[in-house]
Amino acid sequence: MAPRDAIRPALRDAMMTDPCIGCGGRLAGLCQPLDTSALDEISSESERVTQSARTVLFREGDPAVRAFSIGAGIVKLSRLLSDGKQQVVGFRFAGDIVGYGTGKTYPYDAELLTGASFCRIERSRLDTLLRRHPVMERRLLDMCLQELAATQDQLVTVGRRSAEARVASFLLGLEEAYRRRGAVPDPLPMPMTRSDIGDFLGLTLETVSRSLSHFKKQKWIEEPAHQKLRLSDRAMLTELAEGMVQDL
Amino acid sequence: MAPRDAIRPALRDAMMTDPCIGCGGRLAGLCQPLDTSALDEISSESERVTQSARTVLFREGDPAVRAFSIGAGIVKLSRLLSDGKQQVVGFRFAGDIVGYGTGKTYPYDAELLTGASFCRIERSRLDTLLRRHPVMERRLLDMCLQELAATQDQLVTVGRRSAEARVASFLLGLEEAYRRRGAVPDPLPMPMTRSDIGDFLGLTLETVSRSLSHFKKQKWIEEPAHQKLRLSDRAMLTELAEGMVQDL
DNA sequence: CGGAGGTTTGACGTAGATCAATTTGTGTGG
DNA sequence: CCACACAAATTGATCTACGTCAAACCTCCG
Repeated sequence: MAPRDAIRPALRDAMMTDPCIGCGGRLAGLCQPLDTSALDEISSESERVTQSARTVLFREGDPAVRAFSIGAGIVKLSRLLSDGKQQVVGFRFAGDIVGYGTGKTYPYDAELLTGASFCRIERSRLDTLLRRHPVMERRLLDMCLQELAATQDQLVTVGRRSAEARVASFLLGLEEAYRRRGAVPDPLPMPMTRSDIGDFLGLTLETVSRSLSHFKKQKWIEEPAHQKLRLSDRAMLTELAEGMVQDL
Repeated sequence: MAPRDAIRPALRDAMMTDPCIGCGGRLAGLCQPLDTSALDEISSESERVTQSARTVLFREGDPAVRAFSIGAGIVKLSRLLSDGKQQVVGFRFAGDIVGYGTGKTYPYDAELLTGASFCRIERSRLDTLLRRHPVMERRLLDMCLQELAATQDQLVTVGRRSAEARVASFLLGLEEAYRRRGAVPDPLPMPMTRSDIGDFLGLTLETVSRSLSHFKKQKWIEEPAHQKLRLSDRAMLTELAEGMVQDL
């Protein structure tokens, strides 16, 4: 399955970094409930970074010294099994926090699927901030609880649904992810490969491809361009995802 | 799959409830880091309850008005799909919190697998307590992060491993759960049915049964009594779980 | 324009689901 | 206390959804 990409030439890309100021810069999702003095404090503690697609933020097992708050872009979180198979544990979008946990090391790889900008902050500094601003900690707790619920959903999908139901569920979930952070772009950008999707859903890339082909043939979806997607028959996809119908 | 048990006669069992006083009574896991004055406050806010096996704490969709802190016993968390299949989202043990989340309603059923005692507290009161005691909130965040990591693990197991690997992984995980809260009882109590296990692992009860039979035949485990389990060859089970070996 | 990584499609094999029959264990009522 | 009824577990015989292997085909980028 999707072999660990051997240090791709992506590093050629510029990596910009500067102090984390202004709007989107300030640990986006986390800081919503904060007042301006606190925001200033945070700006000085974190730095804003922009990196290009395919960059690896960190690898499973690396010492978890910093956390990332996504300003824009999509991040893939995945774990590698000893037999080379990969499980994608989730995708993260603007507003999400990546790399903050209890363990001493990161429990998964984090890789950019698109160019992305985000805030980077030392774990220890973030912990201090959290101690100083309980509202912020509260917000983090809520985000964590939501993430937990989403992961449990995913468990249901992977554990009990048919291949096509999983794919339909993924498509709807992708749209939902965009919806939750504002407007849904019309052709939905879908930067993940079939292999990424398969590894997320517990399927092979071939099965994902077959399902998508089938959906296209039935006009339930369109792919107006590469990595662009339009859900033409949401109702049908929903029924499929729920397992109310096997095919037709 | 495991049909929703139609209001079983389990309600005959006595349900004892009295103010939540003393040691284990006080929202066990959550309150570890608290001082005694805070503990007193909490005792008055929550009540201690003991109930028998098979009792349902709440159902998916019920308004999430209270949370539960397990003092002793095992709780099964599961979601029911529209087609009648069930996915067990996790098992919870002494020290865990059940039923606290962001949603207005519970996202899963919670059912006792054993007789259990726990503390019950109104969600709104718990929220107040958390606001008043940041250490407590911090503790809850940590518990939530751990739970998230565990659920992601489970996703890997269900998504990418063979049937026997999943079962082996479950057995080791069960033991680990006991280990984390103190001593591991020698014959491990395993109150869940094959169906529960299957629904947890994304397998049928038959497949679980076959795997366990195979393990017994190979002397990797023993069942000295019904619902009692001994892991005789942990090393082998570990290799199996990791997928380093398919059979032998 | 060439080459690599991604995608599609087909033919075939298999792990695990499904269906079914039997055994074992357990709470209930006479 | 025993026997009955019912739930859980085991085991076997099939069936099938999806994985595996393989061969084109696209599409982007250098």
